Amino acid sequence: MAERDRKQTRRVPVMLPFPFPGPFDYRVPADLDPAPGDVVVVPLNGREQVGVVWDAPVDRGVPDAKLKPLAAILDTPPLPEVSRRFVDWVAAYTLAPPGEVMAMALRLVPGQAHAPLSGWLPSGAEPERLTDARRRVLGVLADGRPRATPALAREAGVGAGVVRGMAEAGLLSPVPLPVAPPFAIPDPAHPRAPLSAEQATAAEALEQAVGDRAFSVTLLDGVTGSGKTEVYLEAIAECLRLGRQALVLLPEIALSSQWLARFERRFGVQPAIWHSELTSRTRRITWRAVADGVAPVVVGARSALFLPFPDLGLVVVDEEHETAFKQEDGVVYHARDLAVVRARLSAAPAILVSATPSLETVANVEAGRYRRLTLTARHGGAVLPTVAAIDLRESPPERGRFLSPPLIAAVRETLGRGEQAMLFLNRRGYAPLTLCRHCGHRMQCPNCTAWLVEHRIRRQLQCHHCGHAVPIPPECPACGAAASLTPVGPGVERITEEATAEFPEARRLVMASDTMPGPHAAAEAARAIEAREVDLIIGTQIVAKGWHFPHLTLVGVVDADLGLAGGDLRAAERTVQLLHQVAGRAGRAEAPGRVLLQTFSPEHPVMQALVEGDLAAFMAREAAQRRPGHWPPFGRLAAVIVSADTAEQADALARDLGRAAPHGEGFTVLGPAPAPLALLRGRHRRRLLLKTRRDIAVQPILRDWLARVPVPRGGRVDVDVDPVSFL
DNA sequence: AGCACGCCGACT
DNA sequence: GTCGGCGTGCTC
Repeated sequence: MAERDRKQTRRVPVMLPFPFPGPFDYRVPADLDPAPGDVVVVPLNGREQVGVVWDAPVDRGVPDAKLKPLAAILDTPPLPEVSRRFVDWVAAYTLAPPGEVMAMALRLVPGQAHAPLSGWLPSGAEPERLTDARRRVLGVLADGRPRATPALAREAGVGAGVVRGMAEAGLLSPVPLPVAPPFAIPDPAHPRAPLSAEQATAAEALEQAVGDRAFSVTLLDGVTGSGKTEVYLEAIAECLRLGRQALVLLPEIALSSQWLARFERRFGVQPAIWHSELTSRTRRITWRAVADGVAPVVVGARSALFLPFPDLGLVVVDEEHETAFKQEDGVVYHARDLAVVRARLSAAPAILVSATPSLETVANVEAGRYRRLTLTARHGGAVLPTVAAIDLRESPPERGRFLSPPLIAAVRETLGRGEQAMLFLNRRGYAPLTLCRHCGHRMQCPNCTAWLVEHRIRRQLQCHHCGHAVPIPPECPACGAAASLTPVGPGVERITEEATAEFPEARRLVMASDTMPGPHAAAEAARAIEAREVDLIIGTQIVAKGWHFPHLTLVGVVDADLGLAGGDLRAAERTVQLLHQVAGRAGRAEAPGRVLLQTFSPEHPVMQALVEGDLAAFMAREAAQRRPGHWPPFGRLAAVIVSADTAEQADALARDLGRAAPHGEGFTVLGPAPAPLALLRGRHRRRLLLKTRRDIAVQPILRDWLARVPVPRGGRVDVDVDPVSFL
């Protein structure tokens, strides 16, 4: 008997949204027939949890007696096979627990998201007596179309209580309700503006890639303002004609109002949108629509990669060089790289789009792994802006000021012509450092290795790493001197103050993440600029993001050297990309644009590349520097970040890791060293770096290494495969 | 991730 | 004598 029971025990692996090393097994009761991908409810440690049926069990070891029964299969679209393979891949690559990765695919939908969206149909049960209200309800349902409770009650002219009562009496049975897509279907045949010959050729190549229904990666590379978006929209059109789904990743969906307008111009309607600030209802509907295949196009932030597309036919990563694609907390991943993986799993093309492609992508092109399509001309005959450096040693600003005389003159001249000007400084707040003139004390964050940034408008000193904020003290906290605290260096607020003094008549707009909270503020700012309600734009890096401001003809970079400090592997590359993108906002229509870079080192290769507009040469030089040492993309990196409550604990754990560091051919371990942010959010941090040749995977080495080092309570070891930040 | 079990302080 | 601090161990 017992033996027969054991033979008959059917078990399924269930992936739970927790950091376990793998799925747990459950017993399948006779009345349930789960299939891989099904969203299920299972008992776990005395509670019910939602999980996903994973694939065939590989390794046993859990005795039947320990198995608990599957409680229910939810009426939710299953997590498709490709999504499960994607979760497995991401977990293996990032060394994150697979359950945590799956949680991103599932918990994208918070709350009771997996409760059925259900409606009612007559159960067929014969009531003994039918009240008038109940008769009307059945009358409404006579057309065979199910309705949700509120709609049904409204149409029948009864209260919701009547419907509920009928359900309880067994007169109605619940049926899953098809969700009306909250987005209309984009029309690939919608009339569109003609493409240039160059655009048309590129579009044709991309359409071909989509039509091949095979994995490929194409870099769509073209100067700022060349109309790359319009080109890849044609690839989306082809994808729509094939009936497959398309995903477009943007670095910051909150700033995408102009992108959405371009999409709507091409297809007549807006696409489905996915980002972290959607309401839970919209998320739930969108998640289902994607899973049901009725959302043909989704545009979203990096987390949209984990949506359950059953038939993805195209993935586009716009502004592929953007570091915003790197997710730094929780599961650490790079959305651009995962987009390529996601495309491969669906046998679909990926298109990486940028005017300033990352060295990673360029190297992949040169190695023949990716194709490249290049647009060389600005759209509509606009010309690229001229770029010149202002040598701050020769033309310094007045004492205590940050705008040099040549830049001020250029802005004045531009405004005088009735054109728009922009001042760019990638630093929020008023001043990055506050110093006591009396004793030299510097205002520092108590939780982080960082200065407090003055935000004069809010009368606060803020830490940009942990959110710590204090009112600006009236006297120095160290020596007690009154009115001795002095702001050092500029932020956009200070530049705004200076610009107000210089150009009092100009209508100013500050664009920074803290002055434009949310998509509406950004969309309104873009509208005001396009409508010429603004003369002078002062902004942080968000002004660099793909905006089309046709009346903007002058861009002034207040501190072009800013990103170069620190000796980060990618500092120069990132600076070139950011400044070139900012420069690209100028002169996008008839009037030519002009860009001025304030710098102390005009001879620096970064400034030279920008002035000469020769990014390719710069990237070649950058590649030549990284290749011999096997630095990315010519080798692989993984950062091992140690953190602990005290410096001693952090040092001890880092030392243990250092001593246990693996040795072998083709890889080295660097460190341990204090992290540049040695203290972050009150945690003490140390770093080690594993560097391997490109043909050696970091994961097995890391797995073996970390398994040999016990982590004491209070200590933590985080892994960042392919780090982009070295803080 | 929860949540229970488990040994050491200030209270009705 | 109890209520409760959160340290560590387990969950198929």
